[in-house]
Amino acid sequence: MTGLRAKQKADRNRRILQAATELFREVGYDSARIEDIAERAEVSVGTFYNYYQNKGDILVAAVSMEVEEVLAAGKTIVDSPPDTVGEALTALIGQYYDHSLVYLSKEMWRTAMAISIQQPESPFSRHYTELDGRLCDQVSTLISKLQLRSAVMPGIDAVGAGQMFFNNLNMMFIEFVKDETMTLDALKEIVARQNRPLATLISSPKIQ
Amino acid sequence: MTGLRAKQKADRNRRILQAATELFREVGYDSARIEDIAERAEVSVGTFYNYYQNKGDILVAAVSMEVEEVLAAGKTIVDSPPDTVGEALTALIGQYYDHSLVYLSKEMWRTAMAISIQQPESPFSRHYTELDGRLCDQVSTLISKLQLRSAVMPGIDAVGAGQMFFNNLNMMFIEFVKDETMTLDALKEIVARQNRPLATLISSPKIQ
DNA sequence: CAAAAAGATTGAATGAGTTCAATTTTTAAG
DNA sequence: CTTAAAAATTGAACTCATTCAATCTTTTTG
Repeated sequence: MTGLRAKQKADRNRRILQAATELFREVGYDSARIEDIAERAEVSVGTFYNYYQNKGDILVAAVSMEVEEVLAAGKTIVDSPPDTVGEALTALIGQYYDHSLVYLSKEMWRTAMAISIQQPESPFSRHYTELDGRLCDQVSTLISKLQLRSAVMPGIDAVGAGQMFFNNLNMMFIEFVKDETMTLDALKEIVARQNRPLATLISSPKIQ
Repeated sequence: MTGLRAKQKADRNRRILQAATELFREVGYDSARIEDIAERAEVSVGTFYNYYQNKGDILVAAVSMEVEEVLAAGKTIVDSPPDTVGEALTALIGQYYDHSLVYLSKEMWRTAMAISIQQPESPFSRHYTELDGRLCDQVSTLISKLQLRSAVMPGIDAVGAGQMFFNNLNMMFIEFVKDETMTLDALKEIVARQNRPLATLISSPKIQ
């Protein structure tokens, strides 16, 4: 009556996700075999596939957890942002980027992004895409908020501008994970330069 | 002495690339087996791997040919662009987008992009990335040119702005190929809206 | 509590990409 | 022209991701 079955299910799901995340970190995505993940999680290979549609799904699940944290961290900045567009963007984007490598390697990001592009209809890819949309909304919300405070000129399409900032930071993050030699600081510097024209131009003169 | 070996090699390479491109278009990337590609190209499976490191490489090779064409088409617009930033961007981006589905399916794009992210060090992925860089340069060049003509205000970082336009159109193209229901027109409309704030603000007042 | 139904697990079998030692073909040397 | 060296080709064997029919466990019904 306690739902033994449901309990077992949740527990197995947790064990599989943890085993996979550990193995991906330890040996990399490609070298981690389903057989090994299943063994560490103390289930059979067949059971693994009962919980996740394929190998990629479980990686995207791990990445999704990470993005959830990034979203929560970003919320604190959007809730009480710095006064100027430049500072606010630097703070939010820095928050995103700094958080990105805490739990995941560049290789894990690359694989997750590749999967979300290649199999956009799989459940976890949908979830990943949805999280991306929420990140984008967060940036747009930041710009809209600054507009309400008169830090952004009236008449500007805050949502359109926000989407552009997001697409830019997202695209550059892809470049970042593609290049093993690129540092977080280099990434931030490039994005800051790219953002500057738009950030400056939409700012209200007195606040510039 | 005529280099029989070199000739045979070039011929086999051409046959393999053509066989693969045909098969990808006919049955899709996943359903095209290396065995089938090799058979159509009249070589063995082993020989296929002598010419391409893996299945993805040959798709990226096909896509790269396509991007070369897009670059050439874009050049005609950059060489003599429309007068305003808005019109010039619309023309160039329209050129890019319209060309994208002539030879390749959304599925082929998705797979190629996924590979170029996941295995950035493979020879053809490097090439694809380099082509992306040239597309980005093309957009930046367009903005710089308009600045020389005084259609863009002096003092604006034309390269930074150009990179932002490019990253935005590229990111939205990814969204486009991820969504089978999205049309080219819808894509263009969204990107136009996103570009508008920056495009308007960097334009010289008299030309707006 | 017994038995049937529903839900999960299992691991051997399948299939496709990839490798590599043996073989064949081309080129260079004598 | 012969022969050794270099370069390419070949396909059977290998590795994994994935599937599915048989089996086991939990829940529900009577």
